[in-house]
Amino acid sequence: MKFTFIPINFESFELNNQTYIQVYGRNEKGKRLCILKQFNDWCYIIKDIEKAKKKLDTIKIQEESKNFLGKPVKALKVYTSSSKQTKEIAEKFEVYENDINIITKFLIENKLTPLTLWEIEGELASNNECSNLEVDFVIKAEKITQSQSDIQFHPKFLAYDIETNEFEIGKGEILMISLVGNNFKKVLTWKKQSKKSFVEYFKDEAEMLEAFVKYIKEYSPDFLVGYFSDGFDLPYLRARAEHNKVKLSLGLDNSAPIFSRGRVLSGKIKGITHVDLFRFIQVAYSQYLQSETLSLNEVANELIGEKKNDISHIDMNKTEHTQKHWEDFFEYNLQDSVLTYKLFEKVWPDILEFSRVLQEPPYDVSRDSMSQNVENYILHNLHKFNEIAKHKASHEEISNRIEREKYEGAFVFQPKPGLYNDIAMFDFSSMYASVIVSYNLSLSTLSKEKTNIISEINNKKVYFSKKPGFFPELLKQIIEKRREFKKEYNKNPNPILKARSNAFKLIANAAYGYQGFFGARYYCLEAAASTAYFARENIKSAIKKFEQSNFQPIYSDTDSIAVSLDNKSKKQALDLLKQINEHLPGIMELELEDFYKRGIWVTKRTGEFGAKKKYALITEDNKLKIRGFETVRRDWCNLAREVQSKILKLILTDGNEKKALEYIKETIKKIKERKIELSELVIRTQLKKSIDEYKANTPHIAIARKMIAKNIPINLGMLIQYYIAESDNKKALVRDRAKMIDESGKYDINYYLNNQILPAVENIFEVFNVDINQLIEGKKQMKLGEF
DNA sequence: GACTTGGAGGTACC
DNA sequence: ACTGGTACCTCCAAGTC
Repeated sequence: MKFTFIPINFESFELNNQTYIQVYGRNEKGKRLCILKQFNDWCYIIKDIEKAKKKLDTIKIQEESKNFLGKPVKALKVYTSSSKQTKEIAEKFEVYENDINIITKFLIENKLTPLTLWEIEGELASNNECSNLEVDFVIKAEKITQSQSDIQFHPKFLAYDIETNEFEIGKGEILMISLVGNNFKKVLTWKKQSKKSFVEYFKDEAEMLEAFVKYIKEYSPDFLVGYFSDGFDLPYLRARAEHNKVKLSLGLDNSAPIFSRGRVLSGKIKGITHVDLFRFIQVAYSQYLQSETLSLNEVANELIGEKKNDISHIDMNKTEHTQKHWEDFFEYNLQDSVLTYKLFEKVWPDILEFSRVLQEPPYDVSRDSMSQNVENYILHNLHKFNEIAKHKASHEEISNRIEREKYEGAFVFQPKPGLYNDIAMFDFSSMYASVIVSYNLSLSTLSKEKTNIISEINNKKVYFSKKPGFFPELLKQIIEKRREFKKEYNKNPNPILKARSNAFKLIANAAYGYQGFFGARYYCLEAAASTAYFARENIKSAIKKFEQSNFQPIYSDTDSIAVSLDNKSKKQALDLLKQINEHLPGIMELELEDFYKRGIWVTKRTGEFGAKKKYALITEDNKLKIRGFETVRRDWCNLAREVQSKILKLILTDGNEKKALEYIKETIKKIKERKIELSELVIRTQLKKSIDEYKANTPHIAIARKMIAKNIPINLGMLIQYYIAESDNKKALVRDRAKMIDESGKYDINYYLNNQILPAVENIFEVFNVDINQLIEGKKQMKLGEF
């Protein structure tokens, strides 16, 4: 019989020394299928293959002509019936590709891509063979092939969120659980009855947990989606289920979630893809988000324009709540799932396309790091080059790589402080990726012989062969595909094409970091260092060309160049750009980023030189682009950030400092008169490691300690909030004056003037030879008075 | 005791 | 441990005069 379906979820298991792959998915009619396929694992041997041939006892061995790191090798492909058998062979021989995930291998071997249509030949399993699986059909597959046709796929997904009375897993109880799907909204609780139709009341926590399982089974989602659910919701549910002796049988075989330990926990449910949206957003989105934290509230606000409900009026520590409080709490809990649901809808095209482009299951794609994504892309495409995959690095190799010296990175131009008019900004498109491709930089092309691709690392020459290596070739294809899909998207804008082009772009951008990453299979320090080297050479030579044509360079960082147009036309600049491009090597390309009406560069706070990585620009239609300034730094108080951004805007709009000066005078007055709201003065600093690992005793550590003393939960990665208050002790350090935001106190006028406002604006006014210090009757004068 | 210096720490740029 | 290097800036503590 023949079947077609969309594969979503993958499992492997071993039975009687045979590996089986289980693929869960849906057919066009929405029926849920489980495909069962026997799978023979494999590994390669390339050393002493004749000897190995004699000693090996396995199901199938074949001799193959392969490549390893670009060089031809005779290899034995050794098929085994199970991963266990592969492991036994790996103990006796030096083998390759035994360290690739079994599901990845299954997909590679059969040239299959998740979340695309598959064609299956096989038989329906009888009832007693699959009575424990909650799917419509189980199919024992003989043959699986990738279908040539494409169908629209809309998965069923369900968002969930829990509320507890203790943050620490296992300590408290789950008060309520919300579930949101398509036309489906529920809050389950055992705490309080409610008149709200979506709230369902149970007599205790155990019954609520049972109902949670029941509702998920009834809804039958392909994806169960949470936000921070790998680290919180799912483990908490497991802990409470255990405590209440309830079986959390969420899996389609009624198994409980399984947690795998990596850097962080990952929660896996058999047959259903559990997605922790936080993790995907962290990897694929955070770089492009404005949000200062990746909290559900901020991310949802930025991506879908909706916020969490505000329940700050409820005192969580109070044991008795009014009915109104509970009702608000239910709404709040529901809203979190609503946001998660909508966020998944928004992000789904990206997960889908990541999965298709990387050819990895959505469960993995939603959790893998960018370096893992690059590596998966390589592994799935190595067959195009007939390559055997290199080993993962051993612990020893990794520690050696970590200890190695750093190499020289990007070139940053030393700007001359000042206000500039009429600026053209150029940048190299995907610079590092295009350097890798154009100069053929990779592990397999690193050459011991002298060639004419020569870079320099610490005064030592390094050579790369001219014969295209698989890594640069793959990257070239990635860049080409990116361009192709971007073009297609511009012709026919839709979220899928956008996501596809974006997926290729992200992989291309991570390729350079991958070769310099100590955990990479294809780690190559020389390639990474040479990429930076050739990038420096090219940007410096481009800067020189602008200079020679009388375009004064203002600034440059890594892959961008800002020049002053002076009296020259935009056309002249674009003509020069064209000329520069004609002489660039390979696929390298310099593009116009934009023209700007004005821009400002300032000095460093110490020294008279221009500060790098700090500038502000304004476009012809008055849009600001602010880089590096305190305005964009979350560890400065809002007041300083807002004042600075306002001042930059006034100066860049008008071209002079007059209005800005008025504005700063007003602000200083307000601070002195204590007219500033405390919320504007709060400083937020992240706790980057556990509290006792800190050597330095900084304000945010002092506050974190204070919080611990007051039993306020602290966790890694959280933002510690505080303000600086006045103190009687004139010599008190900043950390001694730091107070939690709900601690009573008067804000320290001098601190906010001298340590927040002044540093944020001083250098900007310095460009106009205005000394802002004179406006502030600062510490110095006060101290003179004391003597 | 005032001032300088360097490390720790955090966050941004690309 | 889960891409890379470059850069700015604050706060604190130790050292210098």
